Amino acid sequence: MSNSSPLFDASRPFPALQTSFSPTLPPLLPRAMDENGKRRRLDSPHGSSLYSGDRVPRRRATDASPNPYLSHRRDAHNPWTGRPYSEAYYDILRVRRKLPVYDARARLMECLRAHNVVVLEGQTGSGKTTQVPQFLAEAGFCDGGMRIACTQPRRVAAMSVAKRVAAEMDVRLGDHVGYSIRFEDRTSRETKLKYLTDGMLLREAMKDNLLKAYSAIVLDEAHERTLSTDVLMGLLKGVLKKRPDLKVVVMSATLDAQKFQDYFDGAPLLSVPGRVFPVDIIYSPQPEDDYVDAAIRTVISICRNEPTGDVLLFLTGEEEIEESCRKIEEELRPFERAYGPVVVLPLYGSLPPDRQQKVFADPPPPLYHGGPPGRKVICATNIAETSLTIDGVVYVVDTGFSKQKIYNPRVRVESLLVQEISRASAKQRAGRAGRTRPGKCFRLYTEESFHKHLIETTHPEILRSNLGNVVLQLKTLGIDDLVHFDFMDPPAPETLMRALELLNYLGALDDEGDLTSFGKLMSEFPLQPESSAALIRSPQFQCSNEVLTIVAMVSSAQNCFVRQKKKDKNAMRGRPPHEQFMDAEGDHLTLLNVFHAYKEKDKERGGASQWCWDNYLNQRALRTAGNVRTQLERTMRGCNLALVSTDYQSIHYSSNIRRALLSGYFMHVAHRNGKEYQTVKDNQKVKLHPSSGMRGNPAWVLYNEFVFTKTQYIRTCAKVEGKWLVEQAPHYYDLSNFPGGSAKEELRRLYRKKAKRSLPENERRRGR
DNA sequence: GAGCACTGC
Repeated sequence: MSNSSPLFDASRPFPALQTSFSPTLPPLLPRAMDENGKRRRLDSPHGSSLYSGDRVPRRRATDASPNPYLSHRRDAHNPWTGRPYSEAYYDILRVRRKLPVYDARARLMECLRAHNVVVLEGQTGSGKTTQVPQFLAEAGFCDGGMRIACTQPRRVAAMSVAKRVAAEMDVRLGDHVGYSIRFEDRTSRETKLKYLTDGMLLREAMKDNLLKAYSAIVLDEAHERTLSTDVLMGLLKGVLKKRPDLKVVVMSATLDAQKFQDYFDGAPLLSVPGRVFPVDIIYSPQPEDDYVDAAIRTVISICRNEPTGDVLLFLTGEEEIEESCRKIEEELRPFERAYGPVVVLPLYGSLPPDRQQKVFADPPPPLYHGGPPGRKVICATNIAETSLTIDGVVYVVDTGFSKQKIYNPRVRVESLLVQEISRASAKQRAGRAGRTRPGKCFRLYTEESFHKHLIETTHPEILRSNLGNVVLQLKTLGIDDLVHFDFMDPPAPETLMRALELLNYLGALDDEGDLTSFGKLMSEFPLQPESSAALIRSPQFQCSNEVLTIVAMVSSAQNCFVRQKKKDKNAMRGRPPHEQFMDAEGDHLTLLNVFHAYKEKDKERGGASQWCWDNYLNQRALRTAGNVRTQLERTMRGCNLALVSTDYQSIHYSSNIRRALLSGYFMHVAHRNGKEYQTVKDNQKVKLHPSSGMRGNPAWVLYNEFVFTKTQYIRTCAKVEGKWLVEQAPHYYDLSNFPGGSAKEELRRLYRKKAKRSLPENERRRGR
């Protein structure tokens, strides 16, 4: 995997921002208040620390600072490596010293001396992500073989920041500074400062419940409130009670800092100035009927009336974005000579990386000498709100909507719905206009609705998700009492009940709610609980190799099938390119066929690129599935689970696989009632997704996913036999606890049949 | 016949 990132170029200095210190600091805390344990941590046995003993400076660190980690002297040696500093080190050091966060260093250490948790607020660009972990390292937190962790919600960030910090410390990436993300561990025994994704630290906590490897943990981007960050925060609160030596820095954008302080029992707050340039906010005078239409009009008006500068438009999804791009381009083309050339670019997650990269290119030059300069118009999803930062944007158009995940515990369905954004989100979007110079943000809603209608902050993910995996993780972490677990925002009791119920049916928790050995095994796998259960049981059905591939394919988010465009369809004369892979008995088997075919081609010289292209397959998705499969296979071996296959020629090949899948997915089954399908127990009316290649309208189908759009669909389906249900999951298909309907009648019949079969031969005869 | 905000292990 490449280390380069559009977000980050290690060869370029960070932009120098405001250098003045924020006046909003709390009064200085009494120094050396606490003599136990914490002192030891701050004192370096080598006396190398700037903050050791009584030499804690009250003034700002200056060039005369004795800190060997920050020496400006040309003859100085790098205390990490013992080697002389490189030229580049001094160049970077000059830039570092101008970062706003640099001035907060002494204050941060003062706070950490008296408190175990400190909240630090400052926007991206203040330098907190790169500097704060270094401050801790310089203060001696790495002594005695201890490490410092800094979490990030995203992999690219963990990677690129580690790369930058290694350059700043003048060490090789992977030596003293490293990162750890899924599929890639760039750390060594020497690593003192470790950047990792929040999910990765959670994984580590499952092995090392008290996180004993770390002396300090920095939670970055805590305001994003990812599932993993929320779980980590709750976990750390507990760990702190048992480890008074542990220090935690919670870093957040300048939103909600109070909430973090309250949650961590009045932790002190440090503020670092952030915002670079002012952004003018312009509201719509009246509510807009059609926000896409209004957005297109606004963009066109900016291009015709406003001075040069790139435009960023926030929409909700691929379809809207492609439509808007087309319309904006059409409308502006006739005016290019008058207003300058415009490049209109889409930006959303499922776009291939090379097309995403285009938003970072320079805007087009004037059409003719002395003509008006060109600009970029970027139509983006929420990806541009957090994940990708595009410099040069001066105008932001905010429709006020985004797609958000919602979980309905009553029907156990997660769905994506277009929703109004929060005020925090609107502020974040507006901020994207002020990164290089003063900007403007056009909000396509009224000022009144901004203040009265929008909620303060987006509901954290933990309130909008199915918590099956979270509960399994917490149980593995040794948390028995989930109801009283200290969540920053406690999920609905019903959501927790659903998760406990799911894990109980799967066999991960016993009836007392305690983790079983099967559940312990399940938690080893980075999969949905249903997939983990199916995978662990698959050796019993002689098909773990196959189920391994299927769960890898299903869990690697991206759809490997590329949709054909209309004109391609005409050229193909009707034969859909994916038909060759289709299995009439189940889409899971289709996925297996695709993967096998891909692997065959991948072995050949020249790889599978052309073949994927010709067959409308997404090579990146298949490669990811391959990586996931490798990781899962390693875990299987580590757990002593057999890797076995049924002969492809055997009549049991397909049924074994489908039975194995059912052993984890028995709660995802629909029954045919006349022409339509109904999910079992919940009795939701669903249709087979049109992409399904399954044929013959079987009475019972297992499905991977319930998709709720205009209609309710079940996607990735496989035929199962009714008798398997009563054989494999009688605890779930228990008629005394089953809502009425056609499925129940059918099950009753199957149970009677099963009972008869199990009677000895002579009794059965007598019974007749 | 129809769809995919965004992450992460």
